[in-house]
Order: sequence, then C-alpha cells, then structure tokens
Amino acid sequence: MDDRKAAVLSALVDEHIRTGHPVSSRAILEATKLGVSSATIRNDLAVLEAEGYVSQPHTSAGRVPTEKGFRHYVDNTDPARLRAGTRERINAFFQSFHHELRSLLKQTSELLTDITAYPAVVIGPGLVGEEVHGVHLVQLGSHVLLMVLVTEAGQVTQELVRLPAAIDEAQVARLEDALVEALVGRTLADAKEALEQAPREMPAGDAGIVSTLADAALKSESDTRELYVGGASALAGLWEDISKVHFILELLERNSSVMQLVDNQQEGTSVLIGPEVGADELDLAVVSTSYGVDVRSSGRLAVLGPMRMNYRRTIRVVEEVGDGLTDSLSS
Amino acid sequence: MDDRKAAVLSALVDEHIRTGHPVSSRAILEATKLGVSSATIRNDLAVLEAEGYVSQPHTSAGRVPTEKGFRHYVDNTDPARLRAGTRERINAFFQSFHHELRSLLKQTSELLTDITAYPAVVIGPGLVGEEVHGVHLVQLGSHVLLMVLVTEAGQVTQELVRLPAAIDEAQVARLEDALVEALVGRTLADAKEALEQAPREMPAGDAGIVSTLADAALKSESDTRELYVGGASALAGLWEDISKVHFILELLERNSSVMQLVDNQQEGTSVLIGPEVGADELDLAVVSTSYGVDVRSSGRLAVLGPMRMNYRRTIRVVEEVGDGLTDSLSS
DNA sequence: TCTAGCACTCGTGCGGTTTGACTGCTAACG
DNA sequence: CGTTAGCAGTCAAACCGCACGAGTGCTAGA
Repeated sequence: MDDRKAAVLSALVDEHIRTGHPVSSRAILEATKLGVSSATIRNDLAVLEAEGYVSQPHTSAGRVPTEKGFRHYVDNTDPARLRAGTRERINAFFQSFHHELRSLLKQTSELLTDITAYPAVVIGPGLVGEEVHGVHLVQLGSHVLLMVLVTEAGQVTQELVRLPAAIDEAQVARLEDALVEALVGRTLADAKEALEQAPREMPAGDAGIVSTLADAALKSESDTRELYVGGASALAGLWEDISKVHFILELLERNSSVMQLVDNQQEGTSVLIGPEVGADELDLAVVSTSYGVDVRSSGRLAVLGPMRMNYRRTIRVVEEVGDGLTDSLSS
Repeated sequence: MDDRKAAVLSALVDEHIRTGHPVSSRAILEATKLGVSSATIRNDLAVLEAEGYVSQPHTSAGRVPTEKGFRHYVDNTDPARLRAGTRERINAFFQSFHHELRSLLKQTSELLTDITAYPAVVIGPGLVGEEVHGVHLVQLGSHVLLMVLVTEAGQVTQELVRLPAAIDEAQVARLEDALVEALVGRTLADAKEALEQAPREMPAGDAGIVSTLADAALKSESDTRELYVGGASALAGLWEDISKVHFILELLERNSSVMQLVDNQQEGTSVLIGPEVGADELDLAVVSTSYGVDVRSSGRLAVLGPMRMNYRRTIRVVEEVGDGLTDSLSS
C-alpha cells in the first residue's frame, strides 16, 4: 500500500473513531496535510474500497472502515502517550496498599473502566502454580469441615466440605497434620499426586476423607479464576441499540464466554476486532493483555468496546495497568 | 372506595402490567365480569382520575395507573401462588449443598433473577453479631501478616495487614494466642472492647500490632456486607429507553445507593414504588425482604423492575427465596 | 343510576416532496 | 500518467400534510 493511501486510511479511521459517522473525502482533506485535492482522495478511496479496507453504507455516503481497515490501523499505529495525570493516577493506585487480592482485582477493573470509559474485565490469576503456605481445618459441625488454604503469595481460599460420617477433634487434628504434610511447600498441581499417595499410611476411616478434601482443594483453584467486571453501565453509553447492549451484558454475565474470549489469547497484548471475537456481526472489539509474574500464576485483563473504540489510547492504558498489576503482585 | 371502582382499578392495573399500554374502558369491560357497560366504567374512571389513582397520557388515550394507583393495588392484592415447578426449583436449590457463603449468595441472586426475569440484588449478612470461632495469623513476609477469621456460622474473612516493623515467628505465635484469647467465643462487636483491654498485659512491641489487627478485624465486617447483583442484562429487556438502562446500571454499580435503597427498610417484606425509591420520575419499583436467623446476622434480598412489574408473583417469589435462604443459613 | 350514541380529540402511520451531503465520472492540465 | 475542477446523479433523512382510528366526554333517555 502506497504512503498516501496509508495516510488516507489512517486519517479516515481516526476521523471515524472520533465522530462515529461515515467520513467524506473532504473531511479527510481537512484532517490531513496532504497537498492534494478531494478528487484525488476520492480516487484513493475507490482503490481502498476495492481492496476491502473501507466500505460505503450507501451510494451517496462517505466511507467507513471495514474490519480489515481497522486491523491495518491497529497493526500500523503506535499506542498513544498518556497524559501525565493519567500515568500518575495508575501509579498512585498500585502504590497504595491493598488488603486483599479479591478487592485489588475488583478495583483494578474499576480503574480500567474509569480511565478508558469502556467496560473492563479482570480474570483472577488462579493458583495451580502457587506454592501452598498453610492449610487449616476448622470443624464447623459434626459433619462439616472448613478447609482454608493459604498460598505463598498470600491468596486465601476456603472450602466447606460435608463428610459422610461424624468426626471428632482428634481426627480433625490428625487430618490437618496429614494435609500440612502433603501440601505445604508444594504447588497445588503437585499436591494432587501427594494426596493420592498419603492415604496408604493412615487409618482406613481417614483415607476417604482425605480424598474428599483433596478434591475440594483442587476445586478451589477454579474459584480464584473468578471474573471481575467493572463499568457495565458504560455499555449503555456506547451502543445506541438496546438489543446490542442486552447481548453484551449477557456475554459479560456468562463467565465462560468471556473466559474463552479473553483467556485463550497468547501471552502479551492482543486486540480482537469484530468477527474475531467470535460472535459475528457484533461491532465489538476487545483489547486484552496478560499480567502476573510468570505463567504459573497469571491472569488477563481486558477492555471491550465498539469496533470504533479509541485503540491507540486504550492499548496503552491496558498495558500500563497490566504492568502495574504485575508489579503489585510480585512485590 | 366502592367495590366496583376497586375492581375497575384492579383490572386496570392487571391489564396495564400485562400489556404496558394505556387501558381503555372497553378492555376493562372485557377483562372483568362486572355486568355494566363501558360507559359506566368510563364514569368510574373519571372519578378514579379525579382521586389521583389513574391518569391519561393524552385526551384520547386510555388510562394508566399512577404511583398512587399501584400503591393501592399492591396493598390490596394477595401475592400469587407459585406454580409447583417453581416452588420445586427453589426448594431444590436450597437443599443442595453450598460450599461457600459467597457463592451461595451469588447463586441466590441468579436464582431470583432467573425466576422473576428482573435484576436481583442480595446483600450479605454481615458478621458483627457472629461469634468468632477461630483466628489464624499467617506470616507472609517480614512486614506482612494475614489474619483469617472464622465465625460460628462458617463465614471466613481474611485481611492482609502491613506492619511498621519486622516481626518474627515467636512473636506471631504470641500474637495469635492473644487474639484467640481475646476473640474466640465473643462476637466481633464485643471483641472490640476485649482487644482494647488486651494490650495492657503484653510486651510494648505487641500492643501496637494488636490494635492494628483489631482495626483490620472490624474492617472485615464490612466486607461481608457485600452486594451480589444478578441479571443486570435483564434490564435491557425491561426499559426501552437506553438512558434509563444506563441510569439503573449505574445505580447497581454504586453499592452505596443500593444499600441505602434496600437496606434501610423495616424487617420483613417491603415494596417501594416510583418516587419512593428516591430517584424521582424513574419508573422503578423495588421488592425486598429480609433474611437471616435473627437481627444479628441478617441481610436483605431485593428485586427491581419497572413500576409495571408483576407484583403479585414477584412478592411471592422474593419471600419464598428469602425463607429458603434463611433456612439454609440456620441449618 | 346506568346506558346508548355521537361528536370531538389527538397520536400514529403513511405517502410524497425537498434538501443536502457525497460520490463517480469526464475532460482538461502539467 | 497522476492530479484536478466541475458537474450530474444518488440516496438517506427530515419534513409535511393527511387520513385513520382508538378512545374519551357528554347528553339524553330508560
């Protein structure tokens, strides 16, 4: 693609993002400093249209970028620089002390949505790869135990476990010792095996219970992959069409869909546009990036908006926040 | 108000709830078995209008209930009986075992929204009144402690606490003993005093830390008053006007507003209609009820919808679910 | 007190017209 | 050969006026 056409396309996308309307050749003329007339731009546009980068909603309208046009734009443009105040704000947020992972993630999603004005999603880091730091068993009733797991990084999960038979204090203590023995210092993934070995050396009555507890421990993994959604209300300002708003709200409520959308991306930042997000014809784009110290315990954060979202700024914000979160978790 | 007028009003509200449109005298004629003509009904309507129960959007339209009309309706009509399948579903939900308070409440909000087709909110029960069952301190770094509180009812909260000075294992053990001594068997409310006494009898270094921990313990109270919102997507189906949807979504995101709205109601079931919910002119109604064993640890659950929501059914569902949740928590 | 009938009101939907924002094309130009 | 000025053509959106009909209020009579 020759230089001028690239400039025309870029200006067209910028303009379309700004106004939301089809962009006329004259608008491009005024937005760029190309020393050519609108007729020349029209010729270029005709070519760009033939190549599939732009399209016309109807004969006497301006041009609108196609998905391919947006793609070219995001692949060939640099993320914006943030205003000092915005950077400041992100840093301040991560420098302040957070009392709990859960609320840190929730607040991060709110920060993202605040700064970008788009709805934001944060996926919890999970804890398969985390080393277990402590295990506690608390007896709540004759048949009910509470198991609390604390990981090296300070994440805490709890599981209620209902037992088939009554249990006494001594047995609880014994079980706790067995769990500590099997889990502490190991990752949850390794622990699974360790727990399968353990029962051999203990009274028959305990064996069944330990395996129940093991299952519960693994189940708790999935709990920390929770989803934190911020700024759903922003949706209503972004799409006029109420049925679109409805659809996307539903999407956000189904954890599984979002997981699939955001979680299956490669490490680092990715931008999905239109059809790429799965649901066809949905005027939706997703900017996401990964955070976390290493692959073992990392999650993703994402922002979603209409195809005409402000990519340059959004990408930068998402990356900046992702870095902040990573630092905050590894300190 | 005479019998026939009451019947006319009731039929009008039913019909309006069903269709969403202004209701004509003829529609009322057909919906009721009153042996009178539409002209008579028109006369009654004129009176009801003068008394402020109904109003006309414009001269040649039918009547629409006013807020006062709805009020009279909900105050004078019995909640619907639920279909056996629906009752079944609620019971089944609460009979199945739930692993964690948090997810129980989240799922309850989803159950409510599923059955009513309106967005639902559940406010966590708090734990001021709960007796503390166990306290655990876990050292995560030289300056960071994790405190885990377990209540009698099996609720678990955790708080990260950053200390001004480094701390060693022996000290952690000592502190844990002090906390166990001060808290176990007491309610959090009582514990506050106990913790203020405690420092006197311990090394100077520990005293400051204990008071830091005490603050953290009380802070965790507010965490369990968390909000669980289900079915926000249903909003988009209920109001045509996108700006209304926007407004209500924002309302749901601000915990404080909803708390204020729902939490300050008297014990038992309450219905707020239109202006009563605070934000004027907002075509909004809220049906809420309290759940929980006693005042000590009780929360509320609520459903919100347009003023023309199906009150009879919704009230019954909300109460039924509230009872289920109460049972589930007290077992 | 109720009812039948009729005149009146007013929102809604529909066809036709105008407007103006764009484009594509053509012919001329460097 | 790329660029440009000018002009004809197209089409959505806004506007207008009109007819329709749903629904009321009122009046006169049972």
